[in-house]
Amino acid sequence: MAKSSNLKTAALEKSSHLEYFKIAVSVDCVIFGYEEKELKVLLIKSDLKEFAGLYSLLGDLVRPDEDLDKASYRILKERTDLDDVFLQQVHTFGTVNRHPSGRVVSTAYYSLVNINNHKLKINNNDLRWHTVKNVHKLAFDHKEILATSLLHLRGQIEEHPVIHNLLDEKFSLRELQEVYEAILNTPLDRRNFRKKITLKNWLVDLNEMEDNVSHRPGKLYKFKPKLIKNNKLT
Amino acid sequence: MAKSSNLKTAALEKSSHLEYFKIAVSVDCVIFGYEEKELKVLLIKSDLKEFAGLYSLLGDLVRPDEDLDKASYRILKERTDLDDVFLQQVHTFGTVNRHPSGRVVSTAYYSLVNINNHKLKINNNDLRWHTVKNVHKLAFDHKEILATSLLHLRGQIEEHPVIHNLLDEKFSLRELQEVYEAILNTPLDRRNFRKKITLKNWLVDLNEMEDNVSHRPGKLYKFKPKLIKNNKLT
DNA sequence: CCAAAAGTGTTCTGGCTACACCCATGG
DNA sequence: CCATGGGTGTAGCCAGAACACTTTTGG
Repeated sequence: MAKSSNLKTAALEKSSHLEYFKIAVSVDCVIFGYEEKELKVLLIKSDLKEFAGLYSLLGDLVRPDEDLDKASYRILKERTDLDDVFLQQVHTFGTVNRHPSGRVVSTAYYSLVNINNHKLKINNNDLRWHTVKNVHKLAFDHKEILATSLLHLRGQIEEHPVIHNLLDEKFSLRELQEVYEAILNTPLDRRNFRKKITLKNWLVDLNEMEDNVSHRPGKLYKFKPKLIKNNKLT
Repeated sequence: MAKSSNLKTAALEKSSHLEYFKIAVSVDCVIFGYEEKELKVLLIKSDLKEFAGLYSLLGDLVRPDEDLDKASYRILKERTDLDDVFLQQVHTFGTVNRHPSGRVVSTAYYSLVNINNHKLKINNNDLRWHTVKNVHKLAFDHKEILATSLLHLRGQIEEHPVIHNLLDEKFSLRELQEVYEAILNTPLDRRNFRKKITLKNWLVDLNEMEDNVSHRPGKLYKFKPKLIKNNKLT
């Protein structure tokens, strides 16, 4: 048994630290999409005077009774109306002066969504998709958060089939390759790409062909169903 | 120019969110060391009644005027009296009920220190080194934090020379291999290990020999000086 | 001479890269 | 018949894994 002489209860400990509850906790979501052979990111025009004219990531303060992970789902749901979406924590940014409103520690999450599945809520000019390559200046430290998240994403697509979140259910190998090229920002050799993908054993051949293409149609594939379950852990 | 009609100043925004400043932000440090062919972690006996008898990681609340990263350095410095130590953020843990004292979001950092360099401050039984393999139950969610950090560490030692932080300046290849084996918790082939390390080109041959060993002495090496600078980024 | 660890090279396998030709379809 | 992309295989290189013998030192 531990000596209990100087043990304190949790309630006691809390009261002695009240002065520390002066830091706000927020979540910023780096929501990636794919469209027209470009990797996109969903940005919103900042509503702070300090950053007038600049875009920022989608973020919000975490509620006192809300898990950190849940907060990121809430933000995503509010903005894209998508449930059951891929989301993963990237890094936490906590320098003192990163937010002009006061001390805010923010945890970044990145997400991959299929742009076609939720054109609904995005019809104004303040919230729209931006080509990642062309994003140069963002509010707060959001450029750094975006860069960190992109590196994270590049690492993940080599090892995990997360990329399915960006695509429709059925796709050709060319389409898949184009998504990889957009994310990695580099061209890939077709034969080597196909070999590598085959080796990973992520895909099912649907025995269907592309349609509506003005050239020889390619075969269609989908990701194995067991891989696109449990988005949260993939 | 953006329409400024519904822009608000940062100060204004802050006042409208005061009710959110109810989450405490803390840092937990997973301080790894190496001794007697074992990977160790520095743990302290919890001072909460709820966790009487259990050990926990070293952590503290982040001060309102203190960068998150700085907070982790402060904790490390307070406990080990070491400056200029390797520290890296791992993950942020933010479920609502992870701390019995109230809502605490905690960012985990891991650190690698040379146990021989600071025997000073660690002489009581409440703060001591534990063999990682034998750690089974910790206070809070610290077991999970430890596990996540260990995975992170295992990934890093393959790509970055961070392992030098665990060793004395001069060491033999056998000693180095033993540290890798302790971290990976698996035996390695001597010849392959030496080839791989040579290929990484991290080491300088000191043209010195081991001493005080009762067998054929090995050559001594050190890490290239430029690699052991800027600990914070290695 | 014994115990303990140092030091060293080859073979096999698998993944990664570079690279070129014929085929199917639509227009 | 032309344009567009589909589909396919080989050779070279490199990294990783398995594996055994001789050498040096202390005791």
